[in-house]
Amino acid sequence: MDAKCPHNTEVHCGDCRMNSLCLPLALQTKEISQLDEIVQRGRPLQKDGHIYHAGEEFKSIFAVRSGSIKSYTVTNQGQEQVTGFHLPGEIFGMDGIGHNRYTNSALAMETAAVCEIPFSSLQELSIAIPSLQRHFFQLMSKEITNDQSLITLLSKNTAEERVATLLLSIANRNMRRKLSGTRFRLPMSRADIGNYLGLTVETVSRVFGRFQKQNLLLVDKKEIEILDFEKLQALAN
Amino acid sequence: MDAKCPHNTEVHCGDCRMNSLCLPLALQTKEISQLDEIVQRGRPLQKDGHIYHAGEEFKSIFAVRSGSIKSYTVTNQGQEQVTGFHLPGEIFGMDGIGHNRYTNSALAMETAAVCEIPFSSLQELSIAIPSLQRHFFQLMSKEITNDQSLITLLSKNTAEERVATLLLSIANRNMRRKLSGTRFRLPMSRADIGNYLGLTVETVSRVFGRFQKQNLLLVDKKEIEILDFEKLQALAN
DNA sequence: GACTTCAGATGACCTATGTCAATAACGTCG
DNA sequence: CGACGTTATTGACATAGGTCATCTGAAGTC
Repeated sequence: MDAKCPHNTEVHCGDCRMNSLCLPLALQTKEISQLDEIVQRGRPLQKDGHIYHAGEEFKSIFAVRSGSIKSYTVTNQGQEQVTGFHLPGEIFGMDGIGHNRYTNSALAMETAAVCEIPFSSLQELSIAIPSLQRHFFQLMSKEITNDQSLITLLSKNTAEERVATLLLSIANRNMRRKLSGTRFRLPMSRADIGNYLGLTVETVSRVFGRFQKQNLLLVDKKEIEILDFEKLQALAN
Repeated sequence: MDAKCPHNTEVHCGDCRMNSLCLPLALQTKEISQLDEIVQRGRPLQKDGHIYHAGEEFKSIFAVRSGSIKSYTVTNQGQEQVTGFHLPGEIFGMDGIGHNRYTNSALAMETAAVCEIPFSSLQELSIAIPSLQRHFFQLMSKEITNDQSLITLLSKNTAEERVATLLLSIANRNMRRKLSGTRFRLPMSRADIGNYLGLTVETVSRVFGRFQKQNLLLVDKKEIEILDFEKLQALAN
């Protein structure tokens, strides 16, 4: 199936490079193939292509296969609020479960591919495979903890601390994928960073400037090199 | 059992005044009694008594039966961050699932009683009762959406908007419990409000002052009377 | 290859909220 | 009942970050 999809080289969860990130560790080979059957693979996306819009009926959660995804809501005053950045191996869309509608919109920040996991099938499978149920409870709980750290960040930290924290978060998530934790390309714009961190573009820009002057960072547009990981961690605390 | 607990007048979930809030609507009588068997009722708490501390092994989630509970984390710089206020009928403790440890601490802001629901039993029961599984997925998802609205509030709104939003949230939650939405007692201190909303005590105090001067509110210490619900909603937007 | 557009950087200035300090009101404990 | 600690209020002042305006360079695009 999906012969027209150029990204579709890895056809099964069992073969996917990301499976150690998005699947429960305890899953048996047999169970993986059960999960495999309900996953709709591929779904290639162009930059700025939407996966779903806020308000749409909730049907599936998604795993990032390649590229990067941004989740955001729109306030009733019409302002955008970025609620998350999702990198390969990460799951998103769980905000939709509560009211059977997505509360966020999700779009590709660059060319990307996602796996779609129909939630009703996942629920049924969770009854057959208890460790899968457990895994999804854990996944959602981690999302809660994540959101709560962001709350703390916004409520207690300065602009510099916020930016440092985001950079380290991306660095760590890259390392989990066996990529460099010190040299990488930011998939999002300065505006998205500012929006996510509750700052203006100007402030983000200035913080990058200061970090460069202090030789913590080397910034070339979206390319980042972290020169002093330790000091950055101290800042992020 | 638990003869020493003076709050223990309602002995079963089926009889509990809060059950329409903390149980899934679709649950059959038979299923309610199954759930009933795993719930450990009562647990009376004094003001400032802890239900659990951050870092402790996660065993159970909790439902508020009476009184009110505050969840908070402590940053590695030692500052407290209030992450939620829980009123009767509400569930808390789900942050612990992700890493098998509570990431928040929870304490009673006044004399309170909670029901303890051992998570392992709940997981097993969820396999037997699919609508219960669904209910818990929904509950956790709603927690995510809630946290995300707080993120938006902190990231985009002024002090007045934040305070107005919190007041309306409490008013609405009181109404869900068939209590007055316009006259109520705040269970938390100004410091807790400020901490939760990313503001200082002084700012919270000033906002209350301004709201009184504008005849939106009547404030007497912790007693609140909302005089102009509409205008407050317009502010909270 | 000039023209437009957009993302990012930088400077000057402004303001909402934080900080610090003083005071008042209340509860509690000897 | 008086003394003390805690919580809330209020004022004067400081500042981090927002706002607005300008400038630069890269990426399309006709």
